Amino acid sequence: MNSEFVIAVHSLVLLAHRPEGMATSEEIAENVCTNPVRVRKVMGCLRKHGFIGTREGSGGGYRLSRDPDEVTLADVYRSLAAGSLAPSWCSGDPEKDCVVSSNMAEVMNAVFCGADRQLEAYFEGITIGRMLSQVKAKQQA
Amino acid sequence: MNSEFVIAVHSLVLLAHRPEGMATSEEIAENVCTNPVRVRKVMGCLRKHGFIGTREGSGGGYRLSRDPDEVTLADVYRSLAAGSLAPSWCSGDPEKDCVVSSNMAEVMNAVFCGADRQLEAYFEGITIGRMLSQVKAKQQA
DNA sequence: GGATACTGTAATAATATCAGTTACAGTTGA
DNA sequence: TCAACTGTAACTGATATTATTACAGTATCC
Repeated sequence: MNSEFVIAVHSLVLLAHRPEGMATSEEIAENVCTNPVRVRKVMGCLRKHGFIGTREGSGGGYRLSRDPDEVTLADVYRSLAAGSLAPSWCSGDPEKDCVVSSNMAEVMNAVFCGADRQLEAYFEGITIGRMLSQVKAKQQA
Repeated sequence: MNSEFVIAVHSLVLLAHRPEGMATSEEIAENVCTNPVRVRKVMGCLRKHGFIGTREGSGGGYRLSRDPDEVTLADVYRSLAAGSLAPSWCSGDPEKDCVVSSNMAEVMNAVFCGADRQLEAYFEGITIGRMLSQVKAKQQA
C-alpha cells in the first residue's frame, strides 16, 4: 500500500482528535514522523476532495471539514490510492502467438480490479472516527 | 502487489495449458516477458510449497503437480506475497506523548491485517484452472 | 565417460521508485 | 512590513526492484 494513504489517514485522525483548532504541516509531520513537505502534498489532495480546509498565512493550517464518523477509509483510498493494488508491471505480451501470453495481461488486470473493489468494500466499513476510538482504547490498556 | 505473484500465477497457468510436458525456465521467461533467473527463483518457491515438480539436467524443467482447478490464487498469495499489503513504513512513534501518534502504528497494522484477510478470501475464489479458461475465452473473442 | 542442457543460487550491476531537503513565491494576520 | 503559514518545483539521497553474469550441481543422451 501506498504510504501516502497511511499519512492521510493518520493526519485525519489527528485532526479529528483536536477538533477545536488547526494543525500545521509541521505539527502533523512531527506526529506522523515524516517531513512537512510530504504532509502538505497529501493534505493538498485531501483538500481537493473536500475532506479538509486549509488556511494559508500566519496562524493557518489544516482543519477537518467533515464529521469523522462519516469519512471512511474507502473515501480516502479512492482519493489517493485507488488501483494501487495492481502491479505496474504486466506479464505476457499481446503480440505473442501463445494464448496464455497474449491474453494474460487482460485477465490478470480483471483479477486485480476485482481485488481493488474488494479492498474498497472492506475500507468502507472503517471510519476515521472509529480509528480515533481505537487509538484511544489502546491508551486505556 | 508483488510482481513475483504475477509471475507465479502466469507460470502456473502456462504449465496448466500444456499438461503433457514440461516447460523450461527459459520458455516460461519468454512467455512471461522476464528473465530466466527470476523465473527459477519464483519456481523454486512454488516447488517448496508443492505446486510444481522440477527435473534438473538435460530435458528437465518444471511440471504442475496439482490439479489446476484445486490451486487457488490464495494458495499462491500465501506462499509468496502474504502480508504484502501493509506498507513497510509505519506512521507515528510509540515513544511520543500524543495518544494518536503513540498508538497509530498498532491500529493501522490491525487495519491492514484485516485487509490482507479480505484479499485472501477474494483470491480463494479464483483457481488457476479458471484463469486458464478465461484466457482461452478471450482468444475466442 | 564426456558433451549437452538443464536447475539452483549468489553476487553484482543497472534501473526505477520513493522519501527528504532546499528553495521560493503566494497568502494571511498582527 | 514582518512573521508564519501553504503550495510547488527541483534536486539529492536512499531504498527497492529487476536484469545480468557466473558457476556449481544434476540428469540425459550419445
